[in-house]
Amino acid sequence: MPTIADVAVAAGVSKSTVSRVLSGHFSHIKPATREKVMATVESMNFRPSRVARSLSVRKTYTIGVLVSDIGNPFYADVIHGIEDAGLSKGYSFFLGNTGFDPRRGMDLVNSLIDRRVDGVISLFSRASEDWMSLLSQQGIPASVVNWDFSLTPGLVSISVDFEPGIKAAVEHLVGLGHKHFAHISGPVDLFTSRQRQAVFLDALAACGIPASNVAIIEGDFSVEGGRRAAGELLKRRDRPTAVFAANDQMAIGVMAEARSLGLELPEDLSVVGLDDIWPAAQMEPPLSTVAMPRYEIGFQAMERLMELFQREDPVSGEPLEAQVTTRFIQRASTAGPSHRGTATKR
Amino acid sequence: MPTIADVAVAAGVSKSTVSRVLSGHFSHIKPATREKVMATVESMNFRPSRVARSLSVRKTYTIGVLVSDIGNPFYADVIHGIEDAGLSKGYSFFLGNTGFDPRRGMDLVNSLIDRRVDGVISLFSRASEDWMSLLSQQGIPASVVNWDFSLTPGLVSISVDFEPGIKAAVEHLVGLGHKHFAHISGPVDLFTSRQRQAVFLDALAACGIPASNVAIIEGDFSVEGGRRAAGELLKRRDRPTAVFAANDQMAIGVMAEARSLGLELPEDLSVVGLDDIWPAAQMEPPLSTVAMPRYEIGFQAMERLMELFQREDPVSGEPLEAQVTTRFIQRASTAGPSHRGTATKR
DNA sequence: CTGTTAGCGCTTTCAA
DNA sequence: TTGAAAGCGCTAACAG
Repeated sequence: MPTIADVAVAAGVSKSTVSRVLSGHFSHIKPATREKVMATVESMNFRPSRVARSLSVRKTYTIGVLVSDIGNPFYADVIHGIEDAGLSKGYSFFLGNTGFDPRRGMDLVNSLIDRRVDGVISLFSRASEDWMSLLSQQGIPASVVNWDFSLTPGLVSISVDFEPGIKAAVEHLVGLGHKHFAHISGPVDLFTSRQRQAVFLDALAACGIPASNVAIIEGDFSVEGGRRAAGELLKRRDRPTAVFAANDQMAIGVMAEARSLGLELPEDLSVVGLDDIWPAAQMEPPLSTVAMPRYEIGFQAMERLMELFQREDPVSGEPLEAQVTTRFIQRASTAGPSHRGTATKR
Repeated sequence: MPTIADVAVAAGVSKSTVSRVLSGHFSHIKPATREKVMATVESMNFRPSRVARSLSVRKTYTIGVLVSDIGNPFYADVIHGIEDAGLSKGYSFFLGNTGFDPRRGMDLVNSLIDRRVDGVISLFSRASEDWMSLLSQQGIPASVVNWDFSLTPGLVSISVDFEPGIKAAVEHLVGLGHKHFAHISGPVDLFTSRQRQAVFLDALAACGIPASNVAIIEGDFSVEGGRRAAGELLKRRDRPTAVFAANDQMAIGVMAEARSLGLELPEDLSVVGLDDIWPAAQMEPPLSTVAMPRYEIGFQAMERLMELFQREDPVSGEPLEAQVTTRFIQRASTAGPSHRGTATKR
């Protein structure tokens, strides 16, 4: 593999000159030599090493992207947003699957530090505060989504406003005549789980439904978890007629479990999810859900992060914030409670 | 951020010594100094720069992973396999979404080259031969899955044996009494699409079903594509009673379209997919499908690639090959053709 | 407009 | 058992 030196001799100029035309600093380069250099670069099929360049300029143009489970299609759209914002600026992305495992996350964070990524984007991955402090300690900015810890400098925080979407969902359900609700939350140690639950309860209260009318059970954001939670929920004497799951995967699990318990959907049970991942629309009945602006989240996370890079000292100064919102998408998994569905099992 | 030199002076030794203990070459280091160095490394919270190291040893321990669309949960499992094989060996992964766009793929490949990845894993992404030749030209080994081009040196090829899974699916369908089949293929310019189709047709032929009894239509591996294809297919006078889609996403699209056309599933139409992505099991009815060993594919791809790295000259010598197989998973989207379903629209 | 020179942070002979 | 020194491939003053 040729180096810049090879190109230099081949073109009969110095390394610096080659470097200059390569990095677009040809403000003061004689067109003729510029052409000559470019020609030999072409002919030698030369591609400058970004690792050498990284070492020299102390910037790698790489970003670490941490997700809990890339199998959740939610992340796919977020990643598209990230790529669209960063690829054209020359960034590449390291993907890390934490698998909800703090230890694995720690290892990943360390490897990202070793690789001197310019920044990291952490997406709802149960980011222990440890990771973040490790990063800021090493002077690496990060972009986090729905984060509850104190916003330290060098952080960009994207917050999701769940209110509009969840409120609309609740009003829809209440308007349909539902009175007995249930919520399957995400892991309670995740801030975003507590947040979703609180907004749901508030919206319900605003509609005159007391918290005593809503059963709450903790899930884990997985289909299986939703299924288990539903199993527990639907066996109760006072079975709810509507359930709101903290994400679509759990909602999908709820539908499966309800069906295997012999319930008709949506007559016997209305279910709404959150995320609007693509499988939601393909369920039978199609799942009503609170849509997240997935692409936007990714795009913003990356954009703001790059904005941070512009600052003289990225890891100090005000943290950057951005807000995105949600909306309810009504599909067919919600309907009025049937006479048979109110309080007894069929 | 401290450098190895800082550590050296702090520990009162030379850079070389620090380097040696850091890289585990303490075969000939006095235990005392070793301890001392490790202690100061700890206390300074020093993490050696992998980019500097990469430049020095001419190996980056990074792999580029190219997928067509990370939104397909299929890739998630493959990526888990890749990570499990490579993470512990110190590799990190650059993710690239080609989005089925050859031009974008080309850009990604070039950026991977610039970053001097040690290898790339290309997963069914409509890898134009161009990419591969570019890579091999630059001396970068690659791992490809279901590749039809001549196996050039420096390549590891994972081939999927579709025969067992598809054959079982076909026998199941034929056993159920189906006579009119349809196939929704992937993009025909993809080798794997042609392969799946051929195996399907062969299996059918082996069961005495002539190709004239099977309608074939080209899809694009997306839900929407499956839907469109089904729309066309199901309007025909001679409507098939069973359709085999080349992947689960298209099969899911088929189910949706069939339903919106007023057909009952599986009574009026049996559908089987391929991949066994998680949403398949959550459909109503649950989708029968030909399962791919997704995790295994990723694991093998990475393992073999590392095996290639061991060779004196990775980009020459015999290409490495590995084979994985498929199996049929019967769920509820397949049933015998009903009297009403044979040849007329309801 | 272009070349010289000194790094960037680590590894690795070669000597001692 | 350890240190000195020369790179790895590129960039960036500083001269000229």
